[in-house]
Amino acid sequence: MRPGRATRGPENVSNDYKQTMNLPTTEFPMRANLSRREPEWLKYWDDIDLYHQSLEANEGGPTFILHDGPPYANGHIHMGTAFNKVFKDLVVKYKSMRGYFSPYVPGWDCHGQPIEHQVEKNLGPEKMKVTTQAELRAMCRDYALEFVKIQGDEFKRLGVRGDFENPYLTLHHSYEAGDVRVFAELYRHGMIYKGSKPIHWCYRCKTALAEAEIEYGDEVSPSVYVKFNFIETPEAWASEGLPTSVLIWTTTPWTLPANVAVTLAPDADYVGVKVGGEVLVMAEALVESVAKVADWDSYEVLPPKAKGTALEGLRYRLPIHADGTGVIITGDHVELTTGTGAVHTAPGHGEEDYLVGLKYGLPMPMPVDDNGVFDEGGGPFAGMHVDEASPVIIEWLRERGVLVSAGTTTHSYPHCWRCKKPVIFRATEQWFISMDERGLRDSALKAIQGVEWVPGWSVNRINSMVAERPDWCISRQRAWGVPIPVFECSACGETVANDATFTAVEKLFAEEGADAWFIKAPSEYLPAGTACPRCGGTDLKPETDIVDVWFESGCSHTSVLQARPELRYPAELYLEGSDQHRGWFQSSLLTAVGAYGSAPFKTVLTHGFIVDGNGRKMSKSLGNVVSPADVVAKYGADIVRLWAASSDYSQDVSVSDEILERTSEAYRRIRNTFRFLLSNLADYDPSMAIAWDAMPELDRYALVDLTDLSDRVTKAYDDWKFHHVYHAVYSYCVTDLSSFYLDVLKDRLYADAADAAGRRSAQTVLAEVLRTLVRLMAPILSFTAEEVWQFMSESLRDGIQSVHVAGWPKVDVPIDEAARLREAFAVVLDVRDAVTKALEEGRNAGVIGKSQEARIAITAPAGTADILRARGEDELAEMLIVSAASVSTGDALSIEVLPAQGEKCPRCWNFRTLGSDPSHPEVCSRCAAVLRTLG
RNA sequence: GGGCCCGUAGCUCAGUUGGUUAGAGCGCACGGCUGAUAACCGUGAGGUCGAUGGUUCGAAUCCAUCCGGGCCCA
Repeated sequence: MRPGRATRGPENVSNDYKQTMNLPTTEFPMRANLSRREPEWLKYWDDIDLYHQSLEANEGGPTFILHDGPPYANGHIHMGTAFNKVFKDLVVKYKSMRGYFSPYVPGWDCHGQPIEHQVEKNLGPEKMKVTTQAELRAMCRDYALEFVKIQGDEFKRLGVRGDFENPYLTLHHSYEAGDVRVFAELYRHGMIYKGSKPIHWCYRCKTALAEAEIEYGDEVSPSVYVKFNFIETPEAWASEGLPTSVLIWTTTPWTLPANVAVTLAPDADYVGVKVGGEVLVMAEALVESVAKVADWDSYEVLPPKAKGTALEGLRYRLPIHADGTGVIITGDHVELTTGTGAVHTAPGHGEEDYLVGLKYGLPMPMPVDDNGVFDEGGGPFAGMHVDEASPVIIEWLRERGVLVSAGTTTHSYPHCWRCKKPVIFRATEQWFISMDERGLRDSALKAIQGVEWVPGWSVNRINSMVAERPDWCISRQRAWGVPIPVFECSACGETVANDATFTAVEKLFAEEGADAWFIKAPSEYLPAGTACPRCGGTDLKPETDIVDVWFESGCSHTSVLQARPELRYPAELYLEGSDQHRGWFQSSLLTAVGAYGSAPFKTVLTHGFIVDGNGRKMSKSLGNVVSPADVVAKYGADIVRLWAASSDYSQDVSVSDEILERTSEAYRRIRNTFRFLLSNLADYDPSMAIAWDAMPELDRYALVDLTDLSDRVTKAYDDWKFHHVYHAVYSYCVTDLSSFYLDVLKDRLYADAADAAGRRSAQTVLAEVLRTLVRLMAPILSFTAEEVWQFMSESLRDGIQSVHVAGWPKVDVPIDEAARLREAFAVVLDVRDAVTKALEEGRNAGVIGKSQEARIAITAPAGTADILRARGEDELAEMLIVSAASVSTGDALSIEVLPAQGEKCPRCWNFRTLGSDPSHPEVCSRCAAVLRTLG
C-alpha cells in the first residue's frame, strides 16, 4: 500500500458480504462468436418465417417499397454488393419496425454478354461450333441460376431479409413478358426507331463484339497523310492564289471511302503551309512534325492563323468519291499530339466520328458488308476486301497526287477474343430509343425534378447525363437475352409490329419464355393474317437482335413493381451505387417515362464506392481486395453491418483491416453495454416499475437522455444518415451510460436491497434503456439485437418473438420537466468533468485510489453552485461516485479532493460511519438495513 | 481530356448563416479498479482542417489553381 492513502479494508480477503449483494448475472455471453452463432439466428428467423411475419404485422399500414436493383448473376458478391444489400436491409428493417408494410423482393439480372461469353469460353471453340442457339441459351440459364443461388445465400448470410424464396429474375417468363409490354408502349409512342451505329465487328467470325470481348494488342498499320482539296479556298490563305487543301492523317486508309467530314480542334490555331506550289492546311502545333515525316526540303508557314471554328463549314472534294463533297467541322476529341490536327471523319467507322456525326447531322455511308468486303459504295474498290484494300488505296491516292506521305506505325489496336485477329469498326443496323423525337429527354428531365435525390448533388449527375446522352442503342447482336419483339417482312424488309403482334409476343413470352422466339415460327403464335403493312407479305422473320440488358433491368418497374401484388408503382425508394446514374437509375427512368410518363421512384438514394484504407479502388493487382466472405468468417455479419452503418455513404466508403478492427471493438463495447443491462435486470419484472414521480432525479434525467437519444436516432434514420445513428448510439453507450449513469448506478444496483425503491427505479430505467436500445440497433445489428432480445425476459419483451417485429421505441417524458433536467444536468456534467480531473490528480498524488476514497469540496460561481445544491449533496456525491460532496460559492470553479471521512464499509465499499446498527456493527447503516431484511 | 463528387488527428465521424484556443469516441501512452473482469473507470499526448494563392477585420467554412482519390464518359 502506498503511503498517504486513506484507510482501506484488507485486500485479497474473501468478502462474505459479496453473497448479500445483487451482483449482475446473465447467461448472455460477453464474447459474441458471431460467425458461429449468426447462422443459428438465420435458422430461427426461417423457422418463425420472420419475413412474412414482418409483413403481416404491418398489413394495412402505410406502404414503403424499396425496389431492389438486380445485381448481375455472375461470380460471388464483393464488398460493394454486400454494402449495398446491407444498406437496403437497414432501410427495410427500419421502415418495417416503424410500421410500414415493407416487402423486399430481391432480384437478379440474368441475361447478357458476360454470362454468354463465360459459357462460350467454358464450352471451347470446338463444342461451340456444334451448339445450337437454344442449347447455348439453356446453358446460360443454368449458369445464371447457379449464381442466383450462390449470391442469394451470401446475401442471406449477411442477415438480409427478403423474399429469397421468390425473387425476381430477368429470365422469368413473366419478366420477359413485361419487357415486351414496355417495348410495345415505347414503340406505340413512336420512340423506337431503326438506325445505324458503328460497333466492333469481326468479319471472320461474322459477329458483333462487346467491349469486354475485345483484346487490345499492338498492330502495324499504314500511316498516311492525305490532302483533301478545298472547293473554295479559305479566306485566310486565298491571296496566295494557289490550290489549297486540308491535310489529314489516318492509320486506316480503307475507311476513306466512307469519309464525309474533316474534324478540327475548335480552339487550336490552324495555318496554311506553302510547299511545292500549293497550300496545305494543318494545326500549327504539328507543322514541324509533319514536315519531317513528309520530308519537305523547304516550306513556308503563311502568316495568317485561323481557329478551327473559323474554318467550320468549308467544303472539300471527297478523297475517293471525287464527285461528292465533305465538310469541315470541329470536335473536342481532336488531339494535337499526333497527325495533322485535322481528322478524317467517317461516322460509320468510329465511335467518336459517329457521335460528332450525330451532332452535325452527317450522313453515315457504310460501304463495307458483313464479310468485310466493299460494296458499290467502295467506288473503285468495290468487291475488294478491306484487309487488302489499304495498299491499293494508298497507291490509288499516290497516282492522283494527293498522297503526301505513306509509312507505317505501331499502335494498340482491338482484336477479336475468339480468332485473335484485328476487328473493324463498322456501322450496322440497330434499334434505338429516340431521346428527342417524342420529347423523351424533356419529359425525363422534368420527371427528375419531381424525384428526391439523396445526396442532393446526385440530381446534377443524373440531370447532366440525361441531358447529354445520345439516343439509346438498345439492340445487341447476341444470343443470351430477350429479343427485340418485332418482325421483318421477308419480301420487302419492312418492320412489322403492331398492337396485335405485341400482344401475341407478350403472351408467348409469358407462357413459354423468350426461348420460344428462337424455336417457333411466327405463324405459330401471331394472329392469323398478320401481314406486312407495305407489301402485304405474310412471310415474317423474327428480329434476331436482342435487347440491351439495361433495357431489361430498367423494365423492372413493369415486370416486378406492377406485376407483383405486394409491390406497387412507383416505388418509394431505389438505392444503388453512384455508377447507376448511368445504369439502372437511368434505364428505369427512361423506360418508365417513355411508357407511362412518370418516374418509377419517389426517392433515389446513392452511395459511394468501396475503396481501401487509402481511398484506392480495390483490385486484384493492388492486392487490396477485402472479401465479404472473409469478413463474415473472421468477424461476423454484424460487423459488416456495423461497418456499413458507420460509414458516410455520400462519399466513397473505405474498408481495411484497421477499420474492421475498430468496428469490431466498437461492437464489443455496444455488446457489453447490452450485457450489463441484461445482467442487472435478471431479477426485474415490468410489474416492479417505479413511476416517474417516484424516481430519483438522476433516473428521470437518464430517461430524458434516453428520449433525446431515441429522437436523434429516429431522425437520423429518417434523414438516411445511418452513420449518425451509429455514432449517436455508440457515444451514448460509452459516454452517457458506461462512464456515467451505469457507473453511478452500481452502488444502488449492487448494494441496495433487491427490492428497494431506489434499485427498482434504476432497473425501471435500465429496462427502458434496454428495450429502446435493442430496437434502435436492430436494423443495424440484426443478429446481436435478436440475441439480446431472446435473453430478455418474456415480460420485458412483451412476449414478442423477434425484435424485428417489436415495433419502434417511443420514450415519453414530461416535456417541461425534461427541459429543466437537461439544463441542470448540463451543469452537473460539466462539474463532473472537473471533478474527475481533480480526482485523477488526487490519485497521482497518492491521496486516493478509487473515487469512493475521496470526499470533495466544490467551490463554484453562484449560478453553478445553486444548481449543484439544488440536486442535494448526497445525490451529488452519488453522481460523482465519491463518499461525500460539499458545495460552496466562490469566484471560479475549483475542486478540492480530500480523503474520505469515516471507514470503508466492507459491504458497499463506501466510506461511512460504521456500526450504527448493533446487530451489524461492521457495516454502514444502509448496508445494515439491507442485511436486516435478508435476516 | 470532359461531367459529377470527395480530401478535418492512426481509424470512424462532428464542426450551425465565415467569428475566441478545430471537437467526440476509438486506438495509443500512463494510471486506477478487481462486484460489467478476455470487462470497467480516469488522465494525457496526437491536427499547417490535401497544397498554394486570393476575398475578408477574421477562412476548415467563400473563390481560383494545383495535388491526391472515386464514379461515369471519352
